[in-house]
Amino acid sequence: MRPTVHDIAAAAGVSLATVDRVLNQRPGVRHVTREKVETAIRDLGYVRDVAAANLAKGRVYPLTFILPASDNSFMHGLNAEIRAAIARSATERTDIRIVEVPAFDPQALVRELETVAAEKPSGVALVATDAPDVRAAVDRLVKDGIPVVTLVSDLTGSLRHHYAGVDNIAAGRTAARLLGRFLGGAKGEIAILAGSMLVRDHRERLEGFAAVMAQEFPALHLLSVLEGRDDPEVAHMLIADALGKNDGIIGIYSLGAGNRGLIRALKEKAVDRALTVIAHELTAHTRAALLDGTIDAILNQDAGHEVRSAIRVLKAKADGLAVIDAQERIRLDIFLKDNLP
Amino acid sequence: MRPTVHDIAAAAGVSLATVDRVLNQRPGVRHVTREKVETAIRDLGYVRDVAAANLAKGRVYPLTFILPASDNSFMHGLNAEIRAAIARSATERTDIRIVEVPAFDPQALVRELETVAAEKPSGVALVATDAPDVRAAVDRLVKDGIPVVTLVSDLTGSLRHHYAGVDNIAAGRTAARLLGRFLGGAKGEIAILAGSMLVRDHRERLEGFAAVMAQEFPALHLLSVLEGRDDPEVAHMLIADALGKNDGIIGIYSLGAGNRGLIRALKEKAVDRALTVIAHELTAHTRAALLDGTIDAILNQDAGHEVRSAIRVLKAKADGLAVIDAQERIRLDIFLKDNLP
DNA sequence: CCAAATTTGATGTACGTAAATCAAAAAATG
DNA sequence: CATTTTTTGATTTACGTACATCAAATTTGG
Repeated sequence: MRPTVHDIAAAAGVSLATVDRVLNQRPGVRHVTREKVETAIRDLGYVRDVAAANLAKGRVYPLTFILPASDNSFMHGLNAEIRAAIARSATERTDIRIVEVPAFDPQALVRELETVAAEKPSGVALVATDAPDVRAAVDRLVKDGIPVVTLVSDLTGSLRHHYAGVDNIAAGRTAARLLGRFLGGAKGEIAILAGSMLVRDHRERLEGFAAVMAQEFPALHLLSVLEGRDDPEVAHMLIADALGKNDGIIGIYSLGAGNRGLIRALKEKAVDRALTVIAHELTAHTRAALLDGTIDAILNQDAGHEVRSAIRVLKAKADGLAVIDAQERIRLDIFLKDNLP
Repeated sequence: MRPTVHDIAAAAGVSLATVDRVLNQRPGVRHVTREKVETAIRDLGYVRDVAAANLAKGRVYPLTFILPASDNSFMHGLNAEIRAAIARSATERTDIRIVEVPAFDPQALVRELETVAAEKPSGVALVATDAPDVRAAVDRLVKDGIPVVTLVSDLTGSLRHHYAGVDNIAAGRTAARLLGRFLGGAKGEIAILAGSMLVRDHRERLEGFAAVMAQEFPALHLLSVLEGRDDPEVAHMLIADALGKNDGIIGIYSLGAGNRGLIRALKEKAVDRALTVIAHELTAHTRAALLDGTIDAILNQDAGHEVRSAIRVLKAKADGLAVIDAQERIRLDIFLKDNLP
């Protein structure tokens, strides 16, 4: 049987009240006594029964998710997953709030972080915009004792406790190898469609992609990046234009959102061309395009996993508990037409 | 605030004791009264606080995992993940036992199932051998009210509550497309190494593989399946032999375990040949082979995820609770050398 | 050494549920 | 209608922890 507070009290030769004071870091315990108790805790391998503790405390975990107000399928999906988690609040003892801030606007994000911090939630998850001010604001939250996880896009160099998202450099590298291998030894040009080089995840994907391409597939030449602003119309225009004036293009890597436009352009301009196409994010549009052969592979991050992982990690950090690392690693999903969920 | 048993009692106009009798299906409640209580439960949307209930009951979940005694890395990994779960028993209220049975031996598995059933555990997870007797034995457990999940290899047509493993037909199809695309339009022969055609997961992988190959890559000809019994020595012998006497082989699909032997054969016999190789299961050996280029892609199922999922599902079923389907879907991981964890 | 401050102990209540006991009420039976 | 049987209510204890209160013991300061 696992030890309880009573066992600790007995082992340390103190009363239950004193054990309680130590466990919940309440004042009024002499240093030596505190040490006796802590020794007993270690010796017996005591771990607090979180379920019982939460019951006694009537604890709920107020969590805040800060998302960019972007109108694309991926963000909608992320939002939906958070709402699904909200629906489970009762059984998971969470009280989740979603706040939206203008996209790509570090100052707005910083202001929101300050507001959220004032409410002292049990944890904060945010889709980080990569800027020094944001990093500083996150660090302030962490120093105030508020667990923080970044979601989808990381904030390296900050003190955030955890990143719930894929390794975007690895994603770019993987895209490059798939494209290179699918093209056999062919020689030609590769078009790259991104959302914006201002967001870290897109920059990292490109970085990984370019690295593997340069090193392993020298016969393939990368054209300069087309920035589609994650907007289907812009993407359509850019891709249609590129295909129109360059018939050396044999492959396309779409590393951002707005794939609806890309797909439309392909159907209009490339029916008779053998193009190999790799895109990111599984949506209704990309799924259909994968099935009909317009797209050859889709790289995806599972928003549901990211949200559930973020919640698990925030709760664990709030309780000072360990997490199962392997469980919280967000994988890069690779979908061909055969393994769609 | 979510409703408690007290609220139910008040709403139904009965006492706490009666609510308790209904909730825990104890006898001594008239039909009409039971209905009143059940109506109140539905109306208020009551859900039992599992944490509090488990605390009161001092509940632990005795779970039994039945595994084949196979000496290969995948099974060792699976075993390790179960032991990791055992280490978390205290906090997860589980009491997990592992029993091993001879591999590919339906009768031994049936006998073990009977023995396990007699112990009335809260749940049973098994790597199923696909045989009518096994199916019948599993169905008996289910009818006795014991939750059962199949692990890694399914038992379709049985009453098992859940399958914690990948879709093996999809895995085979994916392998075929990857291999076909990687080989460009080349013409040649494909060797297939399986463990045994007696296990469903291997049969299904082969089925999916052969289907896509036939339909989409007619230039590639499949050789007849080599059964390596998931044994590295046997696998080595078979592959070395095949490569020795057939130099039309340009690709290999290894859909079972025992890849250590395959890799050794490749390094001995195929240094000068351009073979494209796809294998299953990420282990220390296959990982190294992927990195050094001996293997081109690895399809993997995450044993840790499977074990954790099986445990979550068994606990939920034991409590009659719902599971988050998306969370329990085991994905097929595709690893290239760039996205290794 | 005494008073004040600090530390510790003892005890009780609470969280939401399970389970048991005994009494009371209601229903079924003859 | 009386008796038996079934159903229901009321109450208590327990699970492991949190938290509050008050008293008692110990330490500290002057």
